[in-house]
Amino acid sequence: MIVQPPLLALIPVNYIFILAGMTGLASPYVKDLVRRGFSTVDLKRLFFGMVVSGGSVYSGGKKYCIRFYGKDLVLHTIFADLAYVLYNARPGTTGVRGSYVTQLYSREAVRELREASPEFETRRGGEPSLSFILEGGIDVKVEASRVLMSTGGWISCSFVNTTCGVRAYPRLGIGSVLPSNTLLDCSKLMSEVGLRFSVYQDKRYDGRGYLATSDLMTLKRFGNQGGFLEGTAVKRGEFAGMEKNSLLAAAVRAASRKFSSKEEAIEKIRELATDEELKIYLNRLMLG
DNA sequence: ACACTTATATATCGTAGCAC
DNA sequence: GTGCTACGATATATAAGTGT
Repeated sequence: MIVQPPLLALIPVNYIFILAGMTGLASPYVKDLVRRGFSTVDLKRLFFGMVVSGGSVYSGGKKYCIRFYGKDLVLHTIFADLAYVLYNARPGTTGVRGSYVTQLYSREAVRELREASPEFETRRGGEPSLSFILEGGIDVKVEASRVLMSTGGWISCSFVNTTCGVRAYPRLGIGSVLPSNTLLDCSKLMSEVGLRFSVYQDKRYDGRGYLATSDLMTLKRFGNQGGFLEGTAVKRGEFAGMEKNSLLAAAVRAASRKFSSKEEAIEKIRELATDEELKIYLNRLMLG
C-alpha cells in the first residue's frame, strides 16, 4: 500500500505540471505519463517498480539512498525525472565501466519505498511482492509491464536446424533468478495486461526462476502495447547493441520464415531490424 | 552529494534434448 | 521435425558500502 494524504495523491500530476510548463523533464516518456494524467501514486508504482527490478536501497547512519543501475541511459533519465516529480530531487548519474548508477538521496523516498515493498532486500534473500503495482488500474499496469520488461526483461532470437532449412526462434522473457513470490506477481501482472508467460525454475537456485515465452501472439501484443521503452538495447549475444524493440519486431517477422543458413538468418534479421529502426525514427519525426 | 571500490550473484543467452 | 522446456556457461553488471 502506498500511503499518501488522500486527496493530493489522486490529483493527476499534470494539473501541477501544466502550470509549471513541465520544465525540467528530460524524458519524453515521463512527460507523456504526466500529460496522460498519471497521478502521484501511479508514478510511484512505476518508480518503485524500477527500483525493485533494477536498483537498491541503502540507509546507514544518516544516509538514505535509492539507486538505479543499468546500461540504458534512457532508463536513468526516466528514474531521475520520476524522482524529480515525486520528491523534488535531482539524482546524479555516474558512469561505471560502461554502465551507469543513478543515486537519489532522499529520506522520504527511502521511507516510502520500504513501506511499499518491505521485502525488498536483494542480497538477503528478500522476496519483494509487486502488490503495489497490482493494486493499480489497467493503465499503470500496462506501463509497469513495459517498465519491468525494460529493466529486467530480455528478447533473444536463436536458430534451429531443420531438414528444410534454418528456422528463427524468438523468445521474450523477464528475470533469471527472481524469487518465486516476485515471479508469481510478475506473471500475474503480465497476464492481466494480456501477456502470457510460462514460469521456469532455475534448478541451481531453489525456488527461483524467470518468465519466458515464444508465443507470437504475446510478442506481438507486447509490441502493440508499446513494447520496451524506447532507447533500451539488447546487451549480449549475437544482437547486442540493437534496440530491443527492433529485434522484437524483426524476430516476429522472421519467425515464420525458413533460411538456408544461420548466417543468412542473422543477416536477414539485422536487415529487418534496421527497417524497424527507420520506421521508429520516421514516426518520431512525424510526431514532432 | 558525488565518486570510488569490490566481490560475487546473476543476467542473458545458446543449445541440448524431450515429448509428440 | 516441431514446439517447447531445461540446463548451464560465463563475463560482468550490479549491490552495497565507504571516503571525501
